[in-house]
Amino acid sequence: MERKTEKGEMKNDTLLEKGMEILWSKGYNATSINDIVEAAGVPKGSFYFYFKSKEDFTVKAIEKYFGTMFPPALEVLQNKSVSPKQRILDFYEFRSQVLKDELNCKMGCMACNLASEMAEHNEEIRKAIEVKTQLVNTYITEAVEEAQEYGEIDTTLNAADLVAFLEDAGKGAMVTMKERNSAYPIDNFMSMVRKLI
Amino acid sequence: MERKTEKGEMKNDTLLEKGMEILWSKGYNATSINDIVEAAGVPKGSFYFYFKSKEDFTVKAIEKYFGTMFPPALEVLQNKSVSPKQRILDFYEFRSQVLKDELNCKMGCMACNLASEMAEHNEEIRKAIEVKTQLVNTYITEAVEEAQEYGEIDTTLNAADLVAFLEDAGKGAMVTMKERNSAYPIDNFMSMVRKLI
DNA sequence: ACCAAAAATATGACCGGTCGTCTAGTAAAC
DNA sequence: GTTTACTAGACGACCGGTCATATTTTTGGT
Repeated sequence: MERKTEKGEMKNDTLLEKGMEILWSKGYNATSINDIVEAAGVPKGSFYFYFKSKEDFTVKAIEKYFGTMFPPALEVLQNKSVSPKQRILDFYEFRSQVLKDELNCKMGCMACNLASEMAEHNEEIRKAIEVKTQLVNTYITEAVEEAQEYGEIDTTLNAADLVAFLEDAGKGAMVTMKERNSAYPIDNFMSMVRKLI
Repeated sequence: MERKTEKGEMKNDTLLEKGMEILWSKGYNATSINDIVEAAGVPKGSFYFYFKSKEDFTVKAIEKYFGTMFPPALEVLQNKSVSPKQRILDFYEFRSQVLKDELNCKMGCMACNLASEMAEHNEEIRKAIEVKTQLVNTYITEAVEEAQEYGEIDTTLNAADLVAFLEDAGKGAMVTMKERNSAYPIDNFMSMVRKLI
């Protein structure tokens, strides 16, 4: 891919960007190659010049998703001018705001959507998601461990287990948000997180 | 449907039963009508005699899912020979065991899978799921309220909010179970529930 | 009880369309 | 001119759904 022209690089990026939005909204099986190329304004035949397959595209879209969506939240999580516990709360608040304000309580999390739909049917996609979410959990766990050292969070709770639980709760809240077509599950999640940690 | 023959009733049931398993495993868009009729051993044209459309089938499968999967758990939840808090714990334990032992940590929850995949794209399916999960949450909330009256559960926590949070956490744990191909998220959920209530 | 006709139930071939992928051909770069 | 990059449209498979026809069940008469 490093030998592509500048024009090709742009097409590749546009396909990924526009295609990722559709994949995020509709899921894997309801997203056709035609949907993607139409959204990107790229000829259909070109798709296979840039990506080996629909699966290859999806794996790359997952990488792009985490590369785009997570760094701003990570900045909040690693803002050392704030206490560790507050950083964690700010982190979840930040993500809640994105869900509510930027995504209008729709779409949820692309990785969760794809995991739910595809994890048992496509190993490459499952692995691509697992690698990234494990990494996210590691970052959050570090912050929780710091908060425990500061005495801000109960040390009888294993940090990694607590984070896994909270991340699962966040995932579930996003599914319910779609099911209820409501921000309540997200707000309820935030409210509970404040009470629990 | 009340005018069907006995043979027809059996075919209808077989389509629903076998089709529900496939829908549960593969999701809506990856399940074709042909998948369903093949699994049920019913001719394809007959499918449309029994169901108006793929969507109609899915709505009925959702009803069957809750009608089949929930009553046994509800029995556990409403077992008055046990204290309310213990009933709730037994209830979640029961559902965890089903996930791990009967479903081998696969498939998760059909309703969650479908909600994640379809809620934003098909209103009939979304509503069918919402009605049922609201009902489930109501039952659990009643048990939590009883436990609060017995002083078993902290009354500063709103029962419905607590239940919504726990149910979301369970949903997320099932997604992560599929993503990790592991029972850890389910076990972690149970462990956290015991600590939180 | 039996039978023919009517009504109800069931079905298989077909429909028009979409799907992911491929490749001969064209365009762009060097 | 040669090499590399890109693409239009064809391919075979599959999709949800239709409906004329086939089959089964019910009804009513004897």
